[in-house]
Amino acid sequence: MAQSDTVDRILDAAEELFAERGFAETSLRMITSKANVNLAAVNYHFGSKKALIHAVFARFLTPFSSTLEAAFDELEQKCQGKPPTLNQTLWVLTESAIRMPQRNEKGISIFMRLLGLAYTQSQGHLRKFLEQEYGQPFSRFMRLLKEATPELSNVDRYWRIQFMLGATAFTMSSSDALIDILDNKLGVQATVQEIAARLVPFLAEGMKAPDKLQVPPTLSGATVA
Amino acid sequence: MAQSDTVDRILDAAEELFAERGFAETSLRMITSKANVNLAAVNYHFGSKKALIHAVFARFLTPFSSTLEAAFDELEQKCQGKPPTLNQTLWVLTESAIRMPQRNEKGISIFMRLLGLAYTQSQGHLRKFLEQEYGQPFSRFMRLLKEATPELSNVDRYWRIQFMLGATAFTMSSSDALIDILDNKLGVQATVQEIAARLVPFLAEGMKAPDKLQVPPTLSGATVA
DNA sequence: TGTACATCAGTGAACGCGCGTTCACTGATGTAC
DNA sequence: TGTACATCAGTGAACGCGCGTTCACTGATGTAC
Repeated sequence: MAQSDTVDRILDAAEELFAERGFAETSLRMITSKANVNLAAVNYHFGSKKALIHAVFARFLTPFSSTLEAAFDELEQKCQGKPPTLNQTLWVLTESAIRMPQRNEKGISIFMRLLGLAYTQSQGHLRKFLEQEYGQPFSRFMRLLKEATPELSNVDRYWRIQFMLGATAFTMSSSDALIDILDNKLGVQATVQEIAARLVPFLAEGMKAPDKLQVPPTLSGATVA
Repeated sequence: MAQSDTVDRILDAAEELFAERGFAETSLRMITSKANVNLAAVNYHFGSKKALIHAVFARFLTPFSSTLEAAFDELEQKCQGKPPTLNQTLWVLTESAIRMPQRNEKGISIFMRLLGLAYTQSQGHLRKFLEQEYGQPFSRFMRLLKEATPELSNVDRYWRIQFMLGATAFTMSSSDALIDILDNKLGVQATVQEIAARLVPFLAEGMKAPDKLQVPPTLSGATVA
């Protein structure tokens, strides 16, 4: 074995197990035995389990955020001062994610699932780490969304962005399972790329929905029917 | 203390802690000390931690599924044979959730967060339990969705339902945090009811999006740009 | 070229800790005769 | 009415287990002189 692929083997195993089972439910013993590595090696190379989690995210988020910044640069340049449309912005994000160099065929779905977990499993330290390291491209995406939807109030936009994030993170993080279910139920094969292609129009339409709330009488009136 | 409110105190504490922290991250010791109850009481009354989780879900899902079935009955009766519209179906679900009798002001958001966790934190035993106990109203909801969107292909409908579930589960499961963030950033107070009122139009519009895929050249063409 | 030392990746075994669960037990209440 | 027994909610302490982490150690490689 080449000198110190131990670090990579640990990261590979951890990435896959975290994506499958979450952080708290994945023990260092599972990781090190999957990686064929000594238990103490994780603490030797990374210092702690928390630091390992950060390293797993950094390995794929650092190149991704470079790719994304470049894609945003290109988009803004192409638009020559005019703000990019909502569809353009969403597509740039989607394509950047899909085109990331993959370690294997499960790459995208692991990537998405980890992002979903980061969002969902409330590990305070992870949220802080991600905000600090990758807050910049995230803010830029938010700014583009804002410029693309000037007709929305800040509050409307805020909630709709949450809805978009939810639909994306959830669907993509279970994409493997959902593709299997679709195959079993309807006999149709699908790819992650195709899911993304269906997701974008759904999100864009939802985002553009009339901002007047259609509250039915029972909700706007008295609390008891 | 009246005879055996122990069971309810355990359920109250467990419900709140599970909603806050998830299942694996909540220990029986946390639950019993919050409930001011002996550690062994959980196993005495429920048998195991898994069974306690089931009991927490059953306590709010059983009345909810009755309410929902009744609301669907009423809706179908009102429509006299014609299938209810998408908006009607979504509103009936939303209202049934919002109108559930609440133990306290945090009731709805705990309820939503637990549902989100059930969907997200892959506890195999819980999924099986929920499918078995509450599969019927879920199937009925799916049938109504199908009848309300006859123009969609089965595959389109399948994916869009996943997108809706994702947006709902994610947003509602983090509703407390999102409400706090909104208050900090924009100084706007929001309620779970209001989130629901914003979510329904978003979902309905996304669901009705044109089913023609708008695939950009870079995705439909060669895999490398 | 040879020797002494330093560095570094990796190891095996143990550490203390918090976990879910178990078990023998208590004390109050109900029931049979 | 009194006594013996059964039932039941609840308890305190301990169980074994898997966890993340630590530590003294090894053996290979590099460096200084």
